[in-house]
Amino acid sequence: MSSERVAVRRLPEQVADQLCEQIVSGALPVDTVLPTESELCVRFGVSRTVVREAVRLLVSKGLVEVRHGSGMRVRPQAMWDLLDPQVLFGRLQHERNFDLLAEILEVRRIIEIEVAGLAARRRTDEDLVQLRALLVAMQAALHDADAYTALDYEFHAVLLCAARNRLLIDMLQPVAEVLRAGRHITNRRARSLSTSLRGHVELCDAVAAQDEATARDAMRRHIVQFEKDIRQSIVG
Amino acid sequence: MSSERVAVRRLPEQVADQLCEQIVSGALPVDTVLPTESELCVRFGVSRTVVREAVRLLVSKGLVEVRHGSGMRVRPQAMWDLLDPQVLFGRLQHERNFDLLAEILEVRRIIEIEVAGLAARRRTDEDLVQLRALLVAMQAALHDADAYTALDYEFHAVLLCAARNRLLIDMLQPVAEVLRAGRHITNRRARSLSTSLRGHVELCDAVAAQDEATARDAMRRHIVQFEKDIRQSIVG
DNA sequence: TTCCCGATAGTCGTATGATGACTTGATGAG
DNA sequence: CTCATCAAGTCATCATACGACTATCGGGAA
Repeated sequence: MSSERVAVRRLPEQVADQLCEQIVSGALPVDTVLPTESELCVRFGVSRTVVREAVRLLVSKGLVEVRHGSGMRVRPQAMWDLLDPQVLFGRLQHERNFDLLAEILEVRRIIEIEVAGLAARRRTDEDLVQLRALLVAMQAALHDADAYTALDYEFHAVLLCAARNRLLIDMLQPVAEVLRAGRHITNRRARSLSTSLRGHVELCDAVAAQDEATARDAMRRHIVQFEKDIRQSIVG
Repeated sequence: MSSERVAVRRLPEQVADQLCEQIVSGALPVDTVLPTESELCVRFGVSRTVVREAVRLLVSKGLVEVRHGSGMRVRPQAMWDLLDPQVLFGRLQHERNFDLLAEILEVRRIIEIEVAGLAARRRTDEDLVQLRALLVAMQAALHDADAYTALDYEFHAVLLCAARNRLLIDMLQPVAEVLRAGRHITNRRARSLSTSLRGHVELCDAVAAQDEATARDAMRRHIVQFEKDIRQSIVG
């Protein structure tokens, strides 16, 4: 038999991944009627149980619509759940969609600036300890873009927690996941690394001083810089 | 035969609803091992197919964790997907959780203020026509709290669209759904209706003038008033 | 012709039983 | 006491069957 790697990832998820990819990439255009369940069974070599669970996953992402008696069809893009990381990342990748990138950056700006303010107001001493430890680590990782990027990501995660609002965390998560890849790109350039670190220090100081306005301002500058970097990275 | 209304809502959803309710309400505490699939089958009088799909729904909400060979257990609350309306609404209802309400209001405040600014910047003439039409309808519905509430909701929806950011729409949606119920409560009091209408008019004027700062300010005042109302409604 | 209605085939929804894979806890040897 | 092995319990997947719903097509009536 084939020594196929069968599975931490369950079959329905694998099938859903492939279908999701095909839909988001446009291989299955909007309004396309999907093959019937039985046909998908033979195409993917799985049982109907698996196909059905896969389809449910697609439905939960808003990608397809299932109608009893009729069939399954690809829903218009406006219905897709942009908060699903796979959908978001896929759309960003396949369409040359700079508008979407702009939207992502905008959301990030809106929320994270407020997060900085809230964190400044609500941070505990423990939060501060964590942030400062991360700054030290970042300082030490100035020569290692990947390590720095990981720490950078964690810095923002800690800050998000310090804002003490679970909803904000959940909302920002998919966006953050996408931006992580972006940070990976911009941080590759050593110059922006030290600039970035300086921004984080300012931010941390403001949070330490519980100065909301300054914290928000620091975050705003930090984000503007990031957006400039990422736009440059993409264009150039 | 019984004229039981059997069915737009599929069986898996019905079962998931009940289990979700039990989990969120605390009837099935965190870390509880759920009954086995077979047992749930007899308990709900459905097949394993249905039970399995129901469980998948719960998994997608982050409520339960399924481990192959072991069993299914209720995950800690921190893992629950607060962006799922059912979970959000349920938690709000069952725990006497004023912190969560505060978080919801906070998120709404953060996002919708920005939305007002963006809408002022990006609104089209068509957006404006819709908003003004809604204002007229609201004026006419000042005596009908329910009708007014529906129009109120739509006003904010149109404004959200005018901000031209799909991600923002998706993010705010679950929160908005919850707040809709809240608006239903606060708007029952005639006094707050005319106050509310005045706020909407100011907001609409600022958007019409494409005055971002004023739009944000108007939205802020509107929201603060709403929060005051809802807190009063709950306490008193 | 046009419209309505019933038949029919196609598709999804649900039920059922069987088999494989994984986990856990007990058993027994060292 | 430790550790390997085994057995029972549970989820994962498969295969098949039947019920419910929809859309389409064709025939009959206005």
